[in-house]
Amino acid sequence: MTATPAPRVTIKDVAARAGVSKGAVSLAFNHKPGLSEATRERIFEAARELGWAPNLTARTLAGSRVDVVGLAICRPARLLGLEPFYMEFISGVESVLTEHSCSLLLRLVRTVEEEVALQETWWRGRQIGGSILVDFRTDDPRVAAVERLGMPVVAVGHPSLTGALTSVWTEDATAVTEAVRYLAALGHRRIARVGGAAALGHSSMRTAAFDRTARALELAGAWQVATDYSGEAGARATRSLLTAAPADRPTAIVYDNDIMAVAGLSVAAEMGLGVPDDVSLLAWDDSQLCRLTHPTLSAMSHDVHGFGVEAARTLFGVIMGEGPGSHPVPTPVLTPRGSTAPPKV
Amino acid sequence: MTATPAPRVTIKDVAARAGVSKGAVSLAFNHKPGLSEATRERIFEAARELGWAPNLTARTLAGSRVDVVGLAICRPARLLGLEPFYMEFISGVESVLTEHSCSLLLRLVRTVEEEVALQETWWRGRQIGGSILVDFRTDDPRVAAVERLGMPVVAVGHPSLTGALTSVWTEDATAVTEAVRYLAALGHRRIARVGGAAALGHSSMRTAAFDRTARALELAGAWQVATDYSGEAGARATRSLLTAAPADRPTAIVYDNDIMAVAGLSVAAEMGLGVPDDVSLLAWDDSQLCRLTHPTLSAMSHDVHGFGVEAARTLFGVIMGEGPGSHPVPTPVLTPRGSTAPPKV
DNA sequence: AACGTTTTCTTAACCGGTAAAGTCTCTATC
DNA sequence: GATAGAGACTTTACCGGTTAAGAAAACGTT
Repeated sequence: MTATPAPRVTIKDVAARAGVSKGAVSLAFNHKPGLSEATRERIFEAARELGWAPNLTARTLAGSRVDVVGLAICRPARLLGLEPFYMEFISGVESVLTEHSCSLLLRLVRTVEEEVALQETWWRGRQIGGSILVDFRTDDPRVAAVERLGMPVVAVGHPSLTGALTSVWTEDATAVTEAVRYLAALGHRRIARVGGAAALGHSSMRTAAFDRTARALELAGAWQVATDYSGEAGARATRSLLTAAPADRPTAIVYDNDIMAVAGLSVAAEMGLGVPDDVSLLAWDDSQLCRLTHPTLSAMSHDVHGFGVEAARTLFGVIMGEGPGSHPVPTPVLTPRGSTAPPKV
Repeated sequence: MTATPAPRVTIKDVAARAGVSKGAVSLAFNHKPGLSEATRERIFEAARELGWAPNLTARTLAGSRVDVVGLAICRPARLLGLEPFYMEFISGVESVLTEHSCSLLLRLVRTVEEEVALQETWWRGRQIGGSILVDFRTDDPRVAAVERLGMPVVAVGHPSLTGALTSVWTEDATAVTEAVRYLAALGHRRIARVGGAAALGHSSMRTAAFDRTARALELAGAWQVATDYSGEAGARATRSLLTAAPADRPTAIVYDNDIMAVAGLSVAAEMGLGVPDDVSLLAWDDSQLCRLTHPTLSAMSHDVHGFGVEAARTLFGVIMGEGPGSHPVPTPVLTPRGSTAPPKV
């Protein structure tokens, strides 16, 4: 990619027009002391006339601030578009960045290793002032890499996964337990969970919590399926869970996001099973989608937008030099709607 | 935001370690001729040992390529998270950028004017090599601004809105006409459209096309409602359309995106109206969502991911110096599913 | 009037690269 | 044996800002 020729106006032109030196223009534009009001005004006037604004690249190189933060997401591009979670999370991040006139550098990567390399390039190249790291896995290589680089980041994930990095996280295990307890309290004894990719740390934590709770409650049946979070995978998982004989199949299913829950809903309908009469469904994340289906979806609800806001705020804190910290955001809360009820039996 | 102190290794260190000059290192890393294989190898070795990678900021300033493209979206952050369209579009863009080791600089803005200022800052500051412009309105100020700057962009919008800019677009008017004709062919005489914001160019083009087609077909009733694309707005619009007496209300509704169609579906259910028996619904964009509802949603279907791919490819073309051009992508095609049928009457 | 302070502005070095022009060595040619 | 040309580097001048150090003018003091 080459730059196209364009008559760029630089600080020198402004200086010439205002009849001062480059340095003076720099002082004016950084609101630093050492200039009279008159010259200051003259400089701004000249800049306005020429339509000049400081070149951020040069400014960055010269060693001042960087007004970009990075976000690399390690999922296939196609799946990403379907996940309401990320877009909502990003919109929360953006709303904070915008306040700081800061932009988001976004990149999809294929592997964690690729992400490590990318973050290093970004940081070394002063492309970013810090990064938001997501989708932690157990023994995530980013923890060590980032510490080695001394790069400011916020880790979106449970502290047990993010090492000494400042983290923003939700208490997933508690939420899973609450979800299962709720279904059990309704009378369900055979409960399934359609989860995310096993490699993801938060997914495996949910898996463990589900197991623990199922044992503690002495459920008669407990299934877990790993998926890629897509609607298709959710549909497939639901179909295979529900094809068992009525006495052997789950009477309640918990999903790890809401797109899979919506898919599960239509699979139930297609199989002639009533929701919540024959099977109860419980979604996760609770985007607007859950209120748009029929029946409406009960869900473990949390404020994903607010999650993004908190992540961005925390990152700014780290960049400003705050020490490492742990920032839990509210645990998803159960929001019962039309898709959960006691089993008919 | 200030940079944290970190011992950065620069080209000078590598040069010293390899026992050559800065220039030689630069030649090696840009794969330019003029170095023996031996030195080249020695330089890479030194770089590897020191963990050095070229500083992109410096490289950019020195006047070579810029491996970032910009995308500013002018919608409230909260609404954005709910729109499957953008995330899917972005994922298409990303998939092309990734091939070129290029990142996306994303920013939400409040107004077009703010976007003009931002694009100018980005471009002047060499932050980006080009931009993808979306959400064109009539007499969009970006057209003139971008031409003045001589900045490479691809305009996602109908050529009638994007002036002389290279554009990537879908023939919305044709699609609207097809949608209405299809419903009319099914026997519907009272048809409504729940559209997007009136200020958006493509929305007003759809409005005009709907009007024209309604008149041409001499429909007995034709309504249009402008919304902000949110599910809530779609629900509200649907509710108000369907509260009229059975003989006066629409028997078919076309939506401008699929989230509103899903919302419409649940409003119909809540009002005790059968879909498609009492009212037919037709969605737009056709994300996975349309196949997950019950009944499944008929939709004007297009490949949004592919749309993003084409936009990114075209932008690379412009950056490489291709002249202005117009790149239509396939017109959305009607995909009948379970939500449309002849009116019961 | 001489002198120390401020205030205001200029100079010049630097950030970390790129690239055009220059230097030096080695080989081929007549 | 002088000359030219190619190959392998080095030098040096930017890119467009920031910033520490320096200089000139304005001011208050004694």
